[in-house]
This record gives sequence, structure tokens and C-alpha cells, in this order.
Amino acid sequence: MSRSVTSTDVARLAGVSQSAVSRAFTPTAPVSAEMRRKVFEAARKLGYRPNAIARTLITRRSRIIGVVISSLENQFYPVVLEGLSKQLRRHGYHLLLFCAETQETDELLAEILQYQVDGIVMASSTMSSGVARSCAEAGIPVVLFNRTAHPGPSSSVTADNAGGGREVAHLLCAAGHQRIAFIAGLEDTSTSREREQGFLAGLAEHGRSCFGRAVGNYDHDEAARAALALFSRTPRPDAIFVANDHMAIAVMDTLRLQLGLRVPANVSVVGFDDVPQAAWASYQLTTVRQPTERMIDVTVELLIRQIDSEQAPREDIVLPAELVLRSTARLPPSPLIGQRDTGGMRG
Amino acid sequence: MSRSVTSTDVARLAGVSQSAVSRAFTPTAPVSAEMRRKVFEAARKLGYRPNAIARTLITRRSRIIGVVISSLENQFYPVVLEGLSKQLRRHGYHLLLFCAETQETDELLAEILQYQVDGIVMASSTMSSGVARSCAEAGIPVVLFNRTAHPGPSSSVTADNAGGGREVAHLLCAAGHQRIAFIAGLEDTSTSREREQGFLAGLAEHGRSCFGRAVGNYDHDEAARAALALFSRTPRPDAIFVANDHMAIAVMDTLRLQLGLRVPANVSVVGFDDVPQAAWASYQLTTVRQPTERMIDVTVELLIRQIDSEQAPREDIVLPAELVLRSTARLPPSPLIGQRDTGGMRG
DNA sequence: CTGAAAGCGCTTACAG
DNA sequence: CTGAAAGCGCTTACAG
Repeated sequence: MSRSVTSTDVARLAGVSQSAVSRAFTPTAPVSAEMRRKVFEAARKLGYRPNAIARTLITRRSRIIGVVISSLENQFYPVVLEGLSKQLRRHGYHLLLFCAETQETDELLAEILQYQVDGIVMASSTMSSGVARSCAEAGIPVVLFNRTAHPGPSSSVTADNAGGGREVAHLLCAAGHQRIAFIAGLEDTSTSREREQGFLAGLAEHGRSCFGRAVGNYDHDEAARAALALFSRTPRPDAIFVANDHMAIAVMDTLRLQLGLRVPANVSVVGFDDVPQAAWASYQLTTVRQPTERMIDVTVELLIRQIDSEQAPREDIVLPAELVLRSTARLPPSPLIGQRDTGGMRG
Repeated sequence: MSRSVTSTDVARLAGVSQSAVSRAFTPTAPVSAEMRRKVFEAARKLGYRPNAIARTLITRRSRIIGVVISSLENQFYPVVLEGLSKQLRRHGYHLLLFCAETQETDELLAEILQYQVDGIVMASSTMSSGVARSCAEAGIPVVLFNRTAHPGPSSSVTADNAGGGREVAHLLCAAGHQRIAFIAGLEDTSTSREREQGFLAGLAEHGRSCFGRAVGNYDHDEAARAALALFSRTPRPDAIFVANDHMAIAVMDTLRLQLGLRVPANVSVVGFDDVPQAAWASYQLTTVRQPTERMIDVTVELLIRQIDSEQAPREDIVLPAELVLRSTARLPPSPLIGQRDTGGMRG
């Protein structure tokens, strides 16, 4: 292991003290221009870079954020992860990734804490909220991303899941659908619960109730099976709201290719998230768009604010979600709120 | 910021020296059973966990691996990332994620080095190989994942891209296709070049050459445009090999929905990677499967071997890639090597 | 086996 | 503004 160059090496070459080198690399420290010049020149010659680990030890700031994610299978999360990485980097932070496998949350928690992360983004829907609590108790700010857990010590950033679900109900009712069904995600996630609850409330506003319900657990294959079960009864649903796009795509494949139904002629399908695949020509999925960019920005801001000040209060930020009308849901006869998505191609 | 509990706190409570606490948490250190018991009990009471950052400073081992990725849009990479995270974790390492935006490789490199990572996995196809070189010069082992760069100081792990391309050529020729075209990825990536070169070699073995060529740059929309350009000429191709699945899916959408062609009746389509979407019922894409799991295992092994021993030689590991016959390529009249994929459903 | 001490590479009061 | 010194929380020879 080649010993790397340290501030002492630079100090020696520049003919100054080690403290001076350190100060030269601290933007706010008092250093003369001449001193900084000498130090930077020596540093450049030696290829010196401050050791972030040593700095962490003394400042108690690692500038590392732990990000916990459950699965990257649902394309929503890769998009989030990439956004988080770039946004954190812009603020001088880096991202330590934890892919949570279930059943070992305690061990995972311990590992996160050992690395002295400055904050945590919990984007795992399956992770017990107890972990968030433990971190918060250890004095580490936590922001829940795309999930809530009140009461609790952590802030959260979500889209308006209930509002989105409600809009879907309005759309489907306005389009004249008579038998409107729902496929849930994981039952113990706030996203699935809120979307369903808003959806049911929306149906109720039209004096309607849910025609059928199945559970897809946010899994591709389980969603396909759920659709099969739901559509094997007579009469079958004439519209279905699926708790996320990842499942909605599986549902569409099942309806069209396995059951021979036409979408939306025979059945309307609506998803949630607006993942990249939803816009693919084969799907052109009508869905509720999560404001992913803004959610990421707000998450990073919230986290940094809490890192910088212990007094920063916990907050639950709910951002508006927007209905994106593509081609898988019948449109109401009269114009409706929400704009038609004109991008993409259709045969 | 709540001061966290240190080994000194534990030592005080247990009535032993600080060194003893440290040794108790070092599996190989000489400690009596009684001592370890006392220490662990005190540690448990206080909720003590060794500070990984302090440990890094003294051992010069961070147990952090930097993973550089360019884009998570192509679903191949989320799968890889999740696999890497889990496999590294199994070996006691953690993953610091860098999403490389182009044009700032030097800055990125500096950041990676500051964090004293023990090793680097470069899974970014766009990242200049100069970065890999710089890291290697800094004494940090680098393994290139799904790309090669010889001559160079870094090991690499890839699928047999050329062999895969060659098999595709054989399949399409054997099926009797007359006008076989190719859509390239990014021109300066080893994956695209090797797949194309193997493909051309395979065609040549049948006395054939490539009927047409366009560039999709591994991008969904660009691939769609490339397909459009390639199929606007008369006569049009009757088969197309696309350098990866991510693009092949865009190509299929364009052929079927925009040009009204039937796959494989009018045109065969073959991809590369075998991403999850390739198996979706809407696509059922015939493709070349990368042995992702094995590639990940080998990458982690190679990296750890190089971390543990400076003498470990650089290696270029090439793993076999397997043709997966689904429904988008016409089959040859006589049985062919490679097995039919029977999973999934088809309408 | 156990403890006292040095030292990893930094930052930051504290004097000057 | 600059330097000498303390200290962040560990690991690991070195004595005993």
C-alpha cells in the first residue's frame, strides 16, 4: 500500500507549518494569499488532496449520506437514486448505498451507524420504521422518501398519493366506467394505503365503491396473477387502478396478451409514478406522475437543514402529483382537468 | 450533535483498558473469554459500536468500494448495482456510489480518492479510461465491469461480447435472413465494438456482410430514430441485431407501432444483456444473456484479492454469454444450439 | 492475556 | 496571519 501524501509532506515542501496547509484548504480559514499560493503549488506538485476520513474524525462530519433502498427492480428507484446522487454531490455530500434485504434491519442499522453518516434517506418501503427511529435517537437526521410514518421522529417527503388516487377515481368515473377495481401494492406501505384511500374517497364522491380488489405486493409477477384473479370473474372490471406503474405494466401485459382484452376499449388501466417505461410506445400508460425531481431537491434540502441545525423541526412535505393522460384510460366525453401528454409515438 | 459512545466509555464501565475494548472487537486479537464477555456486556449497555472512520484512519482500510456508474436508465445497471451492493456487503465492504456525469472526470476522481476507498468498480461505459489509470497509479485497485481497456493497469470482467455477437449472426443466417442490419451503441465503448465485431465475423463465416448500420448510442430515443432511418430504405432489413436490450426495446416499439411491421414475421430483432424487460410479455425479446450474477461475484473476488495483495496480477475475465431464444427472432428450420426459454407468457 | 503509549491525518482553539 | 500543540477514536507493537 503506497503511503499517500499528507499535509505534512506538503508543509515540508512549501516550507510552512502543517496547520497552514490545512488552513489553505479550508475556504473560511484566515490565510494570506501568498501562503495559499505556496501551499497550493506544493500540493499540486505532490498530488495532495486532504484525507476526508481524517477530516471526518476531527470535525465529526463525514459528508456521507446513507441511502437505504429495498429494490431497484421498480424503475422508479434507479431514477431516484441517480437524482439523489447528483443532488447530494452538488451539495458536497456523497452517497453510501444500502440495499436492504428484509430480516436483517438491525445489522444494517449498525453498519450504517458505524460509518458515521451525517444523515439518512430511507427510500425503502419495506424497512421497518423502527430503524428510522433508532437513527433519529442516535442523533442522525433521517428523511423518509416516498413514505411516511407518523407519529415518528423523521421528516418525510412524498407525493400527494391520496390526491392522486382521488383524481384517478374522478377520471374513471367521469369516463363512465361501471366496474372499477384496484390492485394494491404492499399492504403495509404508506404509498399503497394512501393511494387506495384517496381512490376510495374519490369513488365515494361519485356515490360509487370499489368493484374488486387484489394485492400485487409491488411485484411484477404477483401483479400479473392478481389481474388474472380479478378478471376471471364475471362480469369483469371495466377499469382498474394499479398502485404503481411497475405493476400496471404487468397487468397490461396480462390483460392484452393473456386475456386478449383491448386497452382501453375493453378495460381502462391507470398506474402511479410515471416511470420511464410508462411512456414507452408499447404502453403509453395513463398514470399519476410523482414530482421526482422536486421530491429529491426537497429531500436533500431538508436533510442538510437538519444536519446543520439540531433545532430544525421535523416536517412532512407533500408535493402535488399530476395526472398524465396517455392512452390506456378512456377519456371522459367532456374536457377534463389535466393535460394530454402529446410526446411519444403511437401506431 | 450528541457525542457518541467510544471505546473509552466502554472501558470505564467494564473496568478494563481501552486497548482491551478494541481487542474484544477484533476477532483475531488475543483476548480471554472473560474479558470479551465483560467488554461486550458494557458495550451492549452503552450501545457501543466501533467507529469505522477512526478504524480506517489507523488501518488504512476503509472497507469502502467506490462504484462508478454512468446512467441507471438502462435497467442492466440497477440490477448490477443491487448485486454489487449485496455481494460487497457479504464480504464486509460497503458501496460509495458515483453517478458520473460526463465532462468532470477529474473532479470525480479527486472526490473518490479523498474518501480513501479500498477499491473501485468502474461500470461506466462513458468514463474515460484515464480515470482508471489514475486510480491504479494511486495504488487503488480498479476492476472494469462490462468494459475493457487494454493495455491498462486495471482488471476487467466482461461477458463474451464478441462470442455473443457471433452467435446472433449464426442464428439469423441459419434462419434464412437475407438483409441483416446492426444498430450500434456508443461507438467508443468496448461492448458495442466487440459485439459488432463478433457479429460481423459471424456473418463473414456465412459469406455474408452487414446489410445496414445505424448508431443508437445506447439511448432509447436515438435507437428509435436509428431504426426509423434504417427501415425507411427499400428494400428494408429483414433482421436486426441491436447492441443492447435497452435499445432493442425502443427499436421493437418503432417497428411494430410506428412502422406497422410484425416481429418476427416481417423482421427479426435480437438484443443483448437480457434485462428484466426483455422477458416481459410485450417483448419476449430474443437476446444474449450476460451472466450478471457471476460477473458480479468475479468482480468482487478480483477486487478483494487485489486489495489484499499488491502482487495480485491484473486479469481480464471473460465469461460465456448465452443466447436466449424467445419470440422476436425467427427460428432456423433445424434445431439449433441454445435452449428455448419457456418461462413467461405469450398471447 | 493485559495495559500504557504511540500514531493514523486532519482541524482548531490558543498564543504570538 | 502563522505555528505549536491538543485531540478526534481507533489499532497495534511493546513491555510486563
